[in-house]
Amino acid sequence: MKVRIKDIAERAGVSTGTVDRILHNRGNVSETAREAVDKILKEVNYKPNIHISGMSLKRKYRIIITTHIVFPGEYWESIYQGVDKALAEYDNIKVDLVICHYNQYDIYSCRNVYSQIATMEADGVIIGPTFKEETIKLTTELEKNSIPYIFVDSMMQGTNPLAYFSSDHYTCGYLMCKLLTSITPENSEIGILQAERIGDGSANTTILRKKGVNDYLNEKGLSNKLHRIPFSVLEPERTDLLLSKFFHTYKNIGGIVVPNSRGNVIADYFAKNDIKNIRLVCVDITEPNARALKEGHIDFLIGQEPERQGFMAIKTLIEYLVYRNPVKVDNFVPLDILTKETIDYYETI
Amino acid sequence: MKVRIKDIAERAGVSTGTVDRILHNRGNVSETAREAVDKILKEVNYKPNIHISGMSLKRKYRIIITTHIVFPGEYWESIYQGVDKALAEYDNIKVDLVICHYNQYDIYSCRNVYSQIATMEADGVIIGPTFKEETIKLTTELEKNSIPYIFVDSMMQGTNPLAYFSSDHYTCGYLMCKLLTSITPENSEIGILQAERIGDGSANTTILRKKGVNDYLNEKGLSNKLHRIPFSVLEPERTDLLLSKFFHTYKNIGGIVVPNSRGNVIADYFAKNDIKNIRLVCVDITEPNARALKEGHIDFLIGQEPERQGFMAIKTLIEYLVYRNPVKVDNFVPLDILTKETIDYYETI
DNA sequence: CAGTTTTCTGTGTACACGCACAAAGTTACG
DNA sequence: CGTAACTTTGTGCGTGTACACAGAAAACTG
Repeated sequence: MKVRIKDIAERAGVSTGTVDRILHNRGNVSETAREAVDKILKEVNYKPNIHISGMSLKRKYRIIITTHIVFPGEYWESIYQGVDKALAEYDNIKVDLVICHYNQYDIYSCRNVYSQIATMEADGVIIGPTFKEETIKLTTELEKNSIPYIFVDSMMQGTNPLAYFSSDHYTCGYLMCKLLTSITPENSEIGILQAERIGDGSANTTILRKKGVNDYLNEKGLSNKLHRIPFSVLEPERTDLLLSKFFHTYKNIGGIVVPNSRGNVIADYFAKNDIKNIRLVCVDITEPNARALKEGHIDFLIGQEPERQGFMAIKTLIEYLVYRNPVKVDNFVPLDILTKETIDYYETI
Repeated sequence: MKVRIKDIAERAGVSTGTVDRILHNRGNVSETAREAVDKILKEVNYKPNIHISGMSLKRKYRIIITTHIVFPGEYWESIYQGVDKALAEYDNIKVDLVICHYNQYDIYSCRNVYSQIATMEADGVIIGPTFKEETIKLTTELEKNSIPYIFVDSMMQGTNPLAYFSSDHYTCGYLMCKLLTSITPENSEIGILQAERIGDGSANTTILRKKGVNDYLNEKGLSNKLHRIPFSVLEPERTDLLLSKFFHTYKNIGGIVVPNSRGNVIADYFAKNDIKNIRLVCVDITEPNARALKEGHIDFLIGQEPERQGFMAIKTLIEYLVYRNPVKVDNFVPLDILTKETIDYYETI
């Protein structure tokens, strides 16, 4: 049987108004009444009917989400799709979503946006972090105003978020290396695509994945040689040149692992030059990556369910703000292993 | 802006009562009124607030779910978990869930249960099919009474379900074979665990997976020899004997594919006899399979999201019955590829 | 200091929210 | 007058919230 506020009020010998005031602690309640109601509340484990409560809720919640700029088909777009999905699910609750993009290649843009956020009145903030120091500065500011914040994509050490939703990037790299070595001949040389570093100690995720790759080789006592493939994000026209140079230098490459979302760069090169004997393992289901997987240029593609990350971030924040539900801080999202055969059936949430 | 019944009534120049009667087609509506309202409805794409409508809904829905008997930790248990999850999500709608188990090894038990179901009054039926003829007989009976039914786990040809939720078993087999051959030395012999057939042309899923395995080998022009490993579900004490016999007969087995959920049988044998040089690819995240994967005896485990199947079955049925939402008939659930590294982060829905 | 007014705390109540449904009242038309 | 085709009105669902109102304590009176 569903227990209502009315039932609790009856059993405690008070009115529904009093119970409501206790539930939402807005004061004006005597000690005796509070005790009586608390006792019943513990007994019955009351859960409000969230759909109806939303209906009569007048309060508006402002949630800020800040990530770097997002282009269509990119990994980050899915995070926003998850956000939208969650908001649609809670369409009874009035939330005012403020989106603040910064340029991930421009630390000043990030500082700018973050300092603006710090001055805004918000009920909660969702952060897709890039720059370490800037993020820590923002979060300390938020903590000062006791505004809860949640990380997506990756957790930033030295902060105290309400929760974070990210994949285990270290294990991701470890796994990619395992997959690659299991489908390449023993001792074949391995290429690893790494963009030139931009800004400060950013690209946290890539570093962790790289470490996973190395650790796998060491742990298993494998002696495959690892060669870094240089690549410039800002000057894509140089890509072809850099790649040809690489493949001319190293003739015995058996497989390539790409610890960032730009695996399609390699796949495109393979397609153009009709290279078929090099295995390729990549991460992130961007539109070009998915296409390359289907066309057979990528062998394994690792997905990290960005949609679920966005979805859970909003969901957690709302559950916390509106219903004061307890929250689990550490949340690792699944690492999905996709192949040509399975990607068509793949859709998150 | 949320559009309400009241808004529609205003714009159509009728009362809310009329709109209501049209929405729930309970007659007593003139052609002119119907047209006017239908026009507005199309314009605004009206969606009732399902939570609130559920609240004031007085009707009760009876949903029958019939599968074979389920043991804890088994694949099928998850289907029921998904069912529960969906019912919890629609807790405003009064549904009376009737669970009818039959014994999958006893065709008479199935006939018995099915004929009972055919006589019950129900608003919808969810079927986890085993026996072909019996299932077709049941579904024709249901169609006679125009009771919608949904398949989970696998679709049965020759029926007209409202929808089905299943994985693509053929592709599953195809994929398993691809994975296995990609991690075993070229031309190594392959074992395939197949239980002795019980009942009639059952185990539809296994047959399809087997076909996928064969087709992969043929398509890729691979010449790996395939050996059937016999195995009796009903007499597990014979397993050890059968397996020793098999591995003594065939000394060059490089990998094994298990197209049914009993992969743990092989894994246990490997563990007991300290066999490490044979790769193993299995399907279904049962408790013992998951354990074997973590312990390293299974290399790849394919999951078919049973929880989502149960969840979607209930969700679809409710959306169809209560809100008359259009329904997609063919629904393939993702094929999840799991390894030791990823299973800990894996959870469906 | 008794008597009156003001303030302050609790407390209960009424209503709104959007929908389904039912009963009773109102047209228009044959 | 009867009936089809409405409209009007009201109720219930569970919750949040404004508001009125109680009773008591505090602050003023003469």
